[in-house]
Amino acid sequence: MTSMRPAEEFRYLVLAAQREGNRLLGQALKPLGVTPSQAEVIRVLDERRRLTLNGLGELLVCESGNSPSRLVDRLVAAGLVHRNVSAHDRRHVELSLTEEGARLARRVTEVEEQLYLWIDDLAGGGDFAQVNAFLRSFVRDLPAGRALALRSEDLTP
Amino acid sequence: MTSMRPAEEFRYLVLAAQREGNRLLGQALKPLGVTPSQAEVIRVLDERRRLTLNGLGELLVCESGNSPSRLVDRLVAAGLVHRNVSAHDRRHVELSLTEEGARLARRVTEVEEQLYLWIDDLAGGGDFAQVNAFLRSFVRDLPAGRALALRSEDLTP
DNA sequence: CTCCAATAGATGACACAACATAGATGTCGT
DNA sequence: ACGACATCTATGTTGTGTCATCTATTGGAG
Repeated sequence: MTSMRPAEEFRYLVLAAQREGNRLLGQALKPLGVTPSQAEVIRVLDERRRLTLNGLGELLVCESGNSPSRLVDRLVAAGLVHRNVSAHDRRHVELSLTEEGARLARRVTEVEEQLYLWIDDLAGGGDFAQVNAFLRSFVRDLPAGRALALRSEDLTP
Repeated sequence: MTSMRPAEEFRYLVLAAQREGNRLLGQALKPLGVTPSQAEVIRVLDERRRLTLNGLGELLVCESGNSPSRLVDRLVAAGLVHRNVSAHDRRHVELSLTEEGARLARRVTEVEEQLYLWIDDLAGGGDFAQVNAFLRSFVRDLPAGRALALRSEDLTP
């Protein structure tokens, strides 16, 4: 017998799904030595070859509001990302993957593929279209939603 | 033009919705001086009058896997929660709200009510039933999902 | 009764996540 | 050229969130 109103259950279901999904992804990524947030940076940098710190921040769903400088710090320290001050505008920092970072990006992609297969499996025949549309309406006008919208756009317009 | 597969978009939508929802709730709770996680503890303790630390942990969607001792620490320090070692089993810690904690619980409920009205509004006429069922299938067998299931149960069986 | 595995909780370590602020650098109006 | 202003990044602070480990305590097998 449930005593929760739908909106409340929805709120906690989103929280629970995010927590558990992140936990599982974190464990799957552990052998690669990166966290889920770090993996997101690596994947974004693998798609767009070069980005400023700010440009990266606009594409990250994690750290949507903040500048991801400390997140990138650890990737630079791990030898996965190059960080160079821009020659044109010395306020900008240009980021790109190192060789090792690019190699790791491929392994991250494989781990993500397993995650997506698991999600597809749990979804059964269920329809993502309606659920995704519902969720999209919540984040459309918020930073993380805009980041996701930018990510979804085709890279070769 | 979207180039993301549905499972991937779903993953990021859940992340984005959780982040932004938590951010908004955090801002709404700021005048009360508590964080979203702390508010969840206060609400749970307000419903079940007494709980051990472990019993509380089983009901929290945040901190689903861990013992919430440090989370409770701050509430004790803030004078919102009583913490007593159980007489029967000195391994157990019994928790309950202080007067001030109970007073705050009512204000937290009001803030949550605003959040749920906002969620209902964004949902439009949309149907929570299908979305919640979809999300429930993801967390059913995981700690956070079980916590939520316990929370949803009627308190007077 | 005694040892031993199980349980409850505390704590250390590390990495976010959100907010605030500071400092360096570029831009633009005048 | 100069100064107000905006932009980009770095950093300080607080509070999670996760994993691992440690201690105290209890209940049960023998």
